[in-house]
This record gives sequence, structure tokens and C-alpha cells, in this order.
Amino acid sequence: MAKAPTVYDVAQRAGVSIATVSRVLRRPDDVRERTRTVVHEAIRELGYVPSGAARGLAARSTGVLGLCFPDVDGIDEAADLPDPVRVGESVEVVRDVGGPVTARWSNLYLGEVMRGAELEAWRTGHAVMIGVARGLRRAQAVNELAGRVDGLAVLSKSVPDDLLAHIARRVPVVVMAGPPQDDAYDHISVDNRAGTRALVDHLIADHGLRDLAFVGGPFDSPDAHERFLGFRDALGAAGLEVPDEPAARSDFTRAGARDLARRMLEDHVTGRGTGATGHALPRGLVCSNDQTALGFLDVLTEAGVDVPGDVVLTGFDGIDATQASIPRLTTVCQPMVELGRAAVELLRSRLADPSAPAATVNLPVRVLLRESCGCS
Amino acid sequence: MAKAPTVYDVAQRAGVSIATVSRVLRRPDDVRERTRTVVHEAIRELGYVPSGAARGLAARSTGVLGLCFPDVDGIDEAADLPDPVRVGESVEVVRDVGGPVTARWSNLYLGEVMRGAELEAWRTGHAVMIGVARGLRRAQAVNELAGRVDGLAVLSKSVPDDLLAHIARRVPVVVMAGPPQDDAYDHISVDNRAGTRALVDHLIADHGLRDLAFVGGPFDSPDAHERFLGFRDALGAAGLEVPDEPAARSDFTRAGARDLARRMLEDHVTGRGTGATGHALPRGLVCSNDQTALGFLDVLTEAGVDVPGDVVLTGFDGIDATQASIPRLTTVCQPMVELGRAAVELLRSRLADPSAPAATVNLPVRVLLRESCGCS
DNA sequence: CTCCGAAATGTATGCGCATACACTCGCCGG
DNA sequence: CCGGCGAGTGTATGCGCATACATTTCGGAG
Repeated sequence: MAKAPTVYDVAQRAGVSIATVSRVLRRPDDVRERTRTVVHEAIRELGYVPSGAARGLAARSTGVLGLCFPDVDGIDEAADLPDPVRVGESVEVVRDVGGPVTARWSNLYLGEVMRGAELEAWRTGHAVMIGVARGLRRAQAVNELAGRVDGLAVLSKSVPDDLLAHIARRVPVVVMAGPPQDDAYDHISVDNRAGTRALVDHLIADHGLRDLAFVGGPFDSPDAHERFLGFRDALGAAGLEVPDEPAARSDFTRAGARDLARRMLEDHVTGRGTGATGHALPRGLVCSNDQTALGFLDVLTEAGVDVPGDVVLTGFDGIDATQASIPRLTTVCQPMVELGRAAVELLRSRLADPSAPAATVNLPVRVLLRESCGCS
Repeated sequence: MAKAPTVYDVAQRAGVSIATVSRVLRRPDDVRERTRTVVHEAIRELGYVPSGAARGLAARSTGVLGLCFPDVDGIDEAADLPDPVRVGESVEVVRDVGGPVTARWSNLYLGEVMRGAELEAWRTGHAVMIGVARGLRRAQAVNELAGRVDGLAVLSKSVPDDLLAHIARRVPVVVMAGPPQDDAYDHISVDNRAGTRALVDHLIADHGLRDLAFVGGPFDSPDAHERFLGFRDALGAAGLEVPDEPAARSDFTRAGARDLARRMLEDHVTGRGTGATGHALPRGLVCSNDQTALGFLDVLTEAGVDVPGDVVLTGFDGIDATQASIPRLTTVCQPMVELGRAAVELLRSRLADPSAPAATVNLPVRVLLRESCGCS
């Protein structure tokens, strides 16, 4: 790596001009076979790898698409990051006594979104660059990402509006998984509302449930809100009383949901009825995400409440853990891979036709009926 | 996006030269505050985002680090990819009758490696670009990735040797999770051997097991081989008979392991003893990865064999599912996040000092003792 | 053998930025 | 009053490549 060879080096070695070298790489059919061979030889001998930067500059297109995620780790630049542990011993033996399952990216399915995006990008020879909008330098980081790509897919809420607007003047932007919204961007959305509606329809129609409560999410989660609307839709359609607010609100974490469940259970047992649930546990609990449902399941099971016998429980998202719980959790599965794929697809068509009107792609959702709702 | 503004546009608007604009962005302290303000104003008004390509070209460094993964999806370019499903209905309701848990990237922990890499890169203002060495265009894709980055971390076996050598002439290369090897590259390795050794030591010393068998992996997996060596180390140290070969070989998938387990179980029951295990199930089965152990657990449980009562079972990797199985699986946890982090760290130090001798960082591993080995 | 058009190759330029170097200007000490 | 100095800014150049356009070569047809 004394100095990476350039087209000039290759051209000289092969005894041709740099244009020919470039052509051998980009439009091989325009070059005589013999010449091509010679050039390839030189490339191999020199270990030539074209500079992406120079290519991008000259071609006015980098061939890279960006994917911007929110900071799910909650890492703040102000907090000092622990320095990597580097123990001398290469093995540590510990007794794992259980406790909360460590949070992973995979819990939030960002990996799946990435995979979908990467797959779709690969099909058309694009590369994918990911960025996490995190820390104080967030704006700078996102800006730099935007400067390096031909198009940017952004997970909703990961980038402040003004910054997004700034960036959108340079590259096409696709917003993923945001609430239905009428801005200038292309959107990929998941049908939270219809998914919940279908799930609750099932509970009412097939299991005859009428006493249902909705466990909401954080106030600032549009997803949770959408799902609540779907819940209301179903209740309304069935002629049941439609609540104005969720019966309770979880923070979307399993641990938080456990606390919430314990409080609700206590209210229930002591008959204080201070909880929004009133004096008795409802027959069915529709949770706004899987983590919440799993937290409830933990507590209910521990308290000897039978699921689905005493209480029917459902989630939303379709995370892995819902397949491993006992009983397995009925949920609505989000098409995460598809989300990434669709985002890239939309970016591509946007690049192909910059003047087309902003589009919104609504991804279908799958309701997975399992044991926690009473299905065999 | 009629035409993205450039430094020239900003300079003109702000009434300064392009050099000043560049300085405002790169070395703000060299510019008078008043000028800075004016330039920032112009940037905001125009929606200017610096071109990464031009920056990279001029600065001779892109600020991007690459991460190259093998094609875990096994997608072959020859096979036609199914076109994305786009059903009209936005909801589909299906009864999930169980069946194999869908394979996900997360199973292979690539997401975790990525996260570690991204985190570490972020700390120093680098971006991360991921690439999957997949399909027939693999060489081209890897080459392009290499052309776009300042350094490349490659998961072992994801890139053919000659291609890697070619690339390494342009950018520093770090090989992740490969077998200890003495090539010119920097290496990050996980101590498979010592990890297995420690685990098996535990089985022998603390649980008094003497009849142990090793379920290996694919022939071409250096990891599986390393782990087998660790197994042998432990047996040898305990004065037990040391096998030359694993008792059986799994293909590292849960489904494959189930088939293997069924065959072994059948051999055992019918007394045919054609399996390498002989006429009886061993008292302890040390599996070369978690998927394999879980597959065995599925079959053993179904057959009424008690784990750990009748057979002790252990895995390797530390995937999520090992925390959810019943009993929970004793395993060796790989430091995947750390792997990514260390790779980036090593790349950085390599970039800082290109002439330093090739280094190998050995990452510590954690043996997690849970119920499947007989620990409470 | 000549001439013409197409194929093959070479020449020249610009992509957008960082930066070395030149330059201006205000200020200080002499 | 002059020379010098440093902060602040402008000018000019090159990074490595793609590509428009100019030029050469080649393969026939005449």
C-alpha cells in the first residue's frame, strides 16, 4: 500500500491510454479483446482497485444508497462510552442465573430491515451504507451520509424535520415506517391500523370476546397510536363500547410492561380498582407491541393467571421471542425485510424519475394466530 | 434536486471564495466568526451538502470503513429471486401452526458484529459500509467496496484468498473470526479452542462426566475444528481417551441437527450401533454450535430423554434461542459486538501506522453455565 | 491499390473539494 | 514613518476517473 495504483499506472503498464483502461472496466464491449486482456493483466499485476471517490465524482453518482436508523442503543455522546474490555484471560466462566434477556439490535428488527435493503440493493448493483443518527454530532453524521449516497432511506423519527428537509434538497429521501403523512417525501408504511383491526376482529368474531382492553405505548409513538385506532375500529364495528384512551400505557419494554402488569394485577386483587382497567382484569388484553405482551405474560403466568384460559393476550411486531413463549404469542408480524426492500425499490424508481409525485407504499401485515389468543 | 449546490454556489452567495467555504466546514477556527456566520447562512439557504466523493478524492481518504460478510442467505445469482410480493390487501391472517423457526440474519449474529463495528466507527467519526460477498458478481462487488473505503474488515472465508490479496494492496484488511493463521493481514479471532476446553473441563470436573462425545460441524469450518481441538484438550488433560474425529458431524443448522439426532437415536434404540456413537448415547454431548445443540434438544425431548438427567447437552455461540430453550442451554458465548468493535479499532490503528507488523487480537469468550449441563 | 465508414483508441476536460501558497490588511515595535 | 508579522482570505492546483470529441486503425467494397 505504498501508493495505490491509478488508471494512469495501469495505462502505462498496459501501453494504452487511461480512457481505454476506464473502458475495459465500464464498457468492455467497446474494447478489442486483445487489448482487454492486456489491460486486465496490468490490473492484476498492479493490484489496481478503482477509486470509488473518483468514480463517483466523475460519474456524478456514487452507486450507494443510504439507510438511516435512529439511535436504539440510546447512546449519548455526553456519556462516556466504556472502553472495550480486554481481559488477559481469553475465557471467562460464569453461571448464568437468568435475568432479563439482553437487548439486542435484533429485538428491534433493524437487522432485518437492513437485510432487505441490502438484498434489494444488491440486485441492482448498488451498495448500502448505514448510518445511525446518534449523539450530538447527529446532524453532521447524517449530512455526511447524505453527501455520500445517491438516495437515502430514513427510519421515521430518526432525523429531525429541518435536517431532513435540508438533506432532501440533495438526494431523494424515503421515509420508512412513519405515520401516514402528507409531506413531500416518498413513504413506506406498515398498516398498523388495519393489522390491529384484523386481529381484534378475530378475537371478537372467532373467540367471542367482548371485554377487551388495549395496552398502549408511549405517547410519542405514532405506531402505538395507529394500533389503538385499529383497536377502536374493531370495537366500533362490533357495536362494543369504544374507549377514548388505552386502558394503560407501556413503555414498549418487557421490563416496563412487567411493572405495569404487576400494578394492574395488584389493583385487581385488592379491588382498589385504581387502574384504568376497573375492578377486574379484562378478558382480553391487546398489547401495542410484543415486548409489552411478553412482559404481561411473564407476570400473569407467575401469578397463576392462565393465558389464554383466564386472559387472552396479543402483541404486535412478530419478534422472535413470540415463537418461544409459552403459550406462543398471537401477534401481528411486521414485514421488516420487506420494509427495507421496498425502501430501496422506491428509491430506485425515484432516482429513475425524479419528477414523479411523492408515493406511499403500504406494506401488508400478517396476523399470526397462535395459542395466546385461544387458537389451538 | 434540480442540481445540488456546490461550494461555488455557496461561495458566491456568501460573497467569499470557495476556500473559505471549505474552511468553515473543516477548520472553523481559521475563519473569522462573522464570515463563518455568513457562510453558514448561505449553506442553509441553499441546502448545501458537501459531496462525499469530491471530499474523498481531494482528501485522499473517504472516512468510510468497510465490513464484508459472507453470503449467509445462500442466495445464488443463478436462482431467480422471487419478486417482492405486493398483495392488494394490506392484511393477511394466518394460523401459525409452528414449524421451524425462520432463519434470520440475527441467528448468525452478523447484526451484532455490525453494531459493534458501527459503534466503534462512530466514536471516531467514521462511517461503515457493509457488503455481502454474494453471487457471481462477488468479486466485482468486493472490489467496489474496497475502492470506496479506507479499510476493510472481512469475515473469514467471505472473500477468496486471491481476491483478498488483490484488495489488500489498496486498503488495510482485517480478517475477523478466522483460524489462527500467519498471513500478512491483521486478525481478530475468537478463542474457540480455549472456550470449548473450559466448558468441557467444567463438565468433567464439576459434573463428573467421563463419557463425552463431540458433535462436530462441517468439514470446512475452521471454527468447528478449533472447538474439537478444545474438546480433545480437555479430555486429554483429564486422562480420558481422546477421539481422532468427532462422533458425528452436523451441518450447523437446527433442522440438520434434528435429522442427525434422530438417526443417532434410532441407532441407539435398535442397537445397530452403526453410528459413531456406539451402542449407547453418551452421557454428555458437546455440540460444535448452538443450532446443533438445539436440534438435538428438540429430538431428545421429544423422545423422552431427559436433559440434563439422561444426557448433558452443550452448545457454542450464545445465540438468543439458548436462553429460551427448556432447559436453557449451557454454551460458550461469542463476543460478537466486540468482534466488530475490535475490527474497527484494529483498522484504525493500522491506518495510523501502516508499517506496523501484522497483529492478531484474541477476543475472550464466556462460558455460560445453565441448566442443560446440570447446573441449577 | 484506394477510399470510406465503422471500430478502436487517444486527448482533453471537468466533476467538487482540500489545501499549499500568495496575498491583503491591520497592528505593533522600532 | 517604516518594516515586519500574523490573522484572515483568495488563487491555483490536483485528487482519479468518465466521457465527449478527435484521431487513428481496420476491414472491406470498388
